[in-house]
Amino acid sequence: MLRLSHLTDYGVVLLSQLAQEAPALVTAPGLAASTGLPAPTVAKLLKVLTHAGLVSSHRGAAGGYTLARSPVCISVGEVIAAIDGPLALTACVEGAVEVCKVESSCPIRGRWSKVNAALKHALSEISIAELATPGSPVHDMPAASGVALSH
Amino acid sequence: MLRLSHLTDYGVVLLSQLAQEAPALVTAPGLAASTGLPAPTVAKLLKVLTHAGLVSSHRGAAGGYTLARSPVCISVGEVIAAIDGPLALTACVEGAVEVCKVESSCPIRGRWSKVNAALKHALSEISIAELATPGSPVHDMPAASGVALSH
DNA sequence: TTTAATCTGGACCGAAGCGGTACCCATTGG
DNA sequence: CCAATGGGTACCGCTTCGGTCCAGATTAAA
Repeated sequence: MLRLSHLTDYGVVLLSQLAQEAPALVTAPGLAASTGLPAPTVAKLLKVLTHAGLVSSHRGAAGGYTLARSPVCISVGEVIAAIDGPLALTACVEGAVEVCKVESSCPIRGRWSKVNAALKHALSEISIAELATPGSPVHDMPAASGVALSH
Repeated sequence: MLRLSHLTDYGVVLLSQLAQEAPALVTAPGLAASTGLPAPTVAKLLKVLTHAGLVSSHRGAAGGYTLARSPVCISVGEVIAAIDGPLALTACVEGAVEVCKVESSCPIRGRWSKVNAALKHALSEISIAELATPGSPVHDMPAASGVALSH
């Protein structure tokens, strides 16, 4: 349903939590406790986020995790790309190495990239800080009429 | 990977094809032939699109399908919503009837809706007509630096 | 009136991706 | 030297999705 995976959702939650506890060093079990997420999953996610350069890890006995940069400089798009993989709506847009069987007759060919670019732009303009700051408007935008539909 | 389902992709292709053949009445097998997509799938999709009010159906011997409105008035977001379901990135945003176990400790609570709204807006501004018009720039936007990453 | 073409609705099945878990190794401070 | 912590990998079950098929309803044409 054009929904991101649970993992990505959790990833953003973790980063937000790290942002709130910054600049403290937090352990994986600690984060699991403060967010309420299952510990093994948290550990797995932190590895991925470390690999993507979004959090810094400190190994050893008194180790833990910290944000790699200011939360203002981490966009939601980056997190999605780090966990869910590169943001590509259709197979046509990404590496494009794979052949599209119906490419010759496809009436829109490479034009998905326009949609893709719009999405990337929208996601790159929202930072983790905006999602994490407490005290900001919490209410959902009222039904945000525009695209929402039945089903 | 934040990728939409094949069905949705096909749906946009079908609408684009219908737009190009407008205002002719096209049969389901006809569309399957002109797009190169499997016939049963095309039939299934057309039912859904009809239900969503995006295409008009004419039953009977000389029946077929047509676009319900001008392709300029059909946004990509609508198509996605019709096929993939309502556009909601996380479970927190939609009906919200279901309970989020970690809601109390979740550091971002209802704030996903901001991202959601941004996406909806971006998708509602691109029409089928823009994807279907032949002769427009076909080349992918050059790597659209911004969010794209490894993986 | 008969016939054939077409849409309508629902059920079904196989495959693939994802979420979750467990295990063992590397590193480092006490 | 030891214990605590991160790092990496492999595995398994489940849900969801893509694709197919069939029987019924509708309508233009012969």
